[in-house]
Formats: sequence, structure tokens, C-alpha cells
Amino acid sequence: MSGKPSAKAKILNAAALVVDRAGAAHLTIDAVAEQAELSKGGVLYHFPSKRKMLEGMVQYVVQQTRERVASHRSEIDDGPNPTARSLIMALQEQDDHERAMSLAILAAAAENPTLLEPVRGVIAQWFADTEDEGPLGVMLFLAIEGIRFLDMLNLLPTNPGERTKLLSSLLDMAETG
Amino acid sequence: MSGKPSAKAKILNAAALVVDRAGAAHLTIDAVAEQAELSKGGVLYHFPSKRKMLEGMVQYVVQQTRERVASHRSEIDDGPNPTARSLIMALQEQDDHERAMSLAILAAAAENPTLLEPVRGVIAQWFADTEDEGPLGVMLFLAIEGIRFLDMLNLLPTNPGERTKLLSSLLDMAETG
DNA sequence: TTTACTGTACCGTCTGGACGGTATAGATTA
DNA sequence: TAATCTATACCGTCCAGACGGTACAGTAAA
Repeated sequence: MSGKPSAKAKILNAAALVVDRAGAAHLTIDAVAEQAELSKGGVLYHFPSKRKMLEGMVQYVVQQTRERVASHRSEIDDGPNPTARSLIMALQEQDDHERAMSLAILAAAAENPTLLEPVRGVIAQWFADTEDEGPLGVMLFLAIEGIRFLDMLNLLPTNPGERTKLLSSLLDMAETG
Repeated sequence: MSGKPSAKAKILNAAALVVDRAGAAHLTIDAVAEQAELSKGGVLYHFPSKRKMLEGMVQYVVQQTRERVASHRSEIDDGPNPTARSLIMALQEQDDHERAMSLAILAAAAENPTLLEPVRGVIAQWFADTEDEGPLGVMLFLAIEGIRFLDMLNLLPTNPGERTKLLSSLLDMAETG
């Protein structure tokens, strides 16, 4: 809240790193503390329980993504499939750190499926928005989520360059309606 | 090997149920044993380690899906996007039990990302196949995976009826090229 | 047709380690 | 000196896996 907002962010980043490297099952407070160069007590001071930490991760991801999509959305006032296009552009900007951070979703799902409630909210909204933009919009939305999840699990058989081309191709489809 | 192949299948089903209900973090040998109405020792007799059990789950899902898609694929010899269409038809057939079973992917990712290697194989193959069928094919493939993952995590804001319609709509797009 | 042996399936218990969380004392900063 | 932050020690619980044992079915020599 004050001039030093970095401790919590550092912890959240460390948590994302741990999940990325070892899998959600190995996301322990000790591991996060070590990664964040903090003691266990230090981590627990900022997040009084593991659950709170996971909530923090999910909230961060959801908020971050929401804002980014909204920002693109506000710059698009013409053309077809504005929602899908905003989603694609937001995904294009996602760097490796943010990709790792989005693993929070999988970690949360592993620990307690109810932690995904905030995610359900955004998804429902995007789904509804793209539904209004017709069947192509919905399909684009689903394809974007497909990339997001395949990416999270490192299942996409593409290198970064191909990934960029893939997203461009989706954007083309969205623009030509 | 002989007339009673049910024990392993029963254990795998039980494991899927546990993950579905409680999340991958609560997938323990004890929980599986209870769900399968077996003792811990009994489970460990069939799968000598938790890792082997997860490997079994992943293999089951991958093989099952591979076969189903291949079967549809062999019935389609004309029209555009045959791979994407096979994938959609396979997904249409997926019942609740199979959806739960596919949670093995998330459980495996949580425990040890390297367990996903067999999954990487199928994904790469489908990706390559749909790439040969043009940009629409790839997009359909991605949309299908999007549905698959959103479904796994119960993030799709649709009831079963809407889901069916969604898949039909994808199939339409695939057929009209 | 008894006896001895083998393999399969399963059970219950135990142990060592990991993990979440608490308590508390020390350090740093405002 | 009060608030904020960090470190250490510790507790109770959970869990994977090991292990010893039970039940039983087949089988094969005597």
C-alpha cells in the first residue's frame, strides 16, 4: 500500500517460478521463501496462509489480464470482433514472466478448485462478449484460451517465432471478420 | 492379462474421481484406495509408485483419445478439415467420466511436468495435421483444446446443452471450410 | 488324494520426511 | 518507541513407500 509494494510482488513471482520449474505440487512455502530470498516467516508475514498466497496469485493474474484487455479494447472502436482482437493483442504482449505467473491458475486448481472463482468471472464475461460478436468471435475466444493453456503446460510445439505468427494469423481472421 | 482386467481400471477411475472432487493436490494413494474400495497396499500392488499411477492415467487418456480420433478420421475421406472434424466428433462423445479422466493431465502437470511427454506427442501430431489443412484447421484445433481445458477446470460458463451447440457450431465451420 | 510349492491379489502397520502453521525474538525503519 | 519486517525454532499432521503377513488358486509330484 505504501512506498514499498515489492515484497508481495517478489513473493508472487517466486511462487510462479517454483510452479513453472517443479509443478504445482511442489509449491510449498519453504520453496517460495528460498526462491524469493526470504525466510519462511517473511513469506507468512505477507501471506498469512498458503491459501491467501494462492488467492493473491489468482487475483494478480486476473486483474493484470483484465486491465490489459480492457486497455486494448478501449483503443478499438471499429471493425469486427473487437473483444477477440483485444484478447489476442493482450496475449501477444505476454512475456515469459507473465506466462509463468498464469500458472497460478493451475496451482489454484490443484489446491482447491473454488479458488478459481475469480477466473470463472472473467471467462464468463469474455465468453458473453464474444458471443455477441458472432460464432467466429466465440471460436477465436476458444482458440485464444487453447493457446493460453497449451502454453502454460508447455504443450505447444512451436518456438516463439511460430507462436507470434500463430497469433498474427488469428488476428487476421478476427480483422477480416 | 487374463479374464480380469478391472482392478487397474478401477484404480484409475478412482484417481480421476479424487482429482475431480478435491483437486490434484489431494490425490493421495490413501484417497484413491478408499475411493476404489481397496487398501493402500492393494493400490501399490498394481501401481508400485504414485508416479507409475500417474503415468498410467496419462497413458490411458492419451491412448483412448488417440483411438477415438483415429476412428472418426478413418470414416472421413472427403471434405475440408478432416482432422479438426475428427477431433470435434471425439469431443462430442466424451462423457463425464472421460472428462474427469482427462484431469489426469492436470494432476500429472502438478506432480511432475515431464509426465506430460506423451501428451506433447499427440498435441504435436494434431497440430501438424491441422496445419496441413490450412489456418482455419489450426484455429479449430486450438478452439477444441480451449474447450477441453476450460471444461476440465469447470470454467466454461455453459450448460451441457449449450456445450453441444457450441461443438456443433465448430463442426459447421469445419465442414463449410 | 494328500502334500508341498508357487504366483497372484490384497491387507494393515510402520517410519522417515515433508509441509503448513505458530510463537517469538531480533532487526530495521519511520 | 512504535510499527513494520525478518529469522529461527518448533509442533502436529499428512503422506509415500516399505514390509510382513494372509488368503487362495493352481499344479505337480508321491
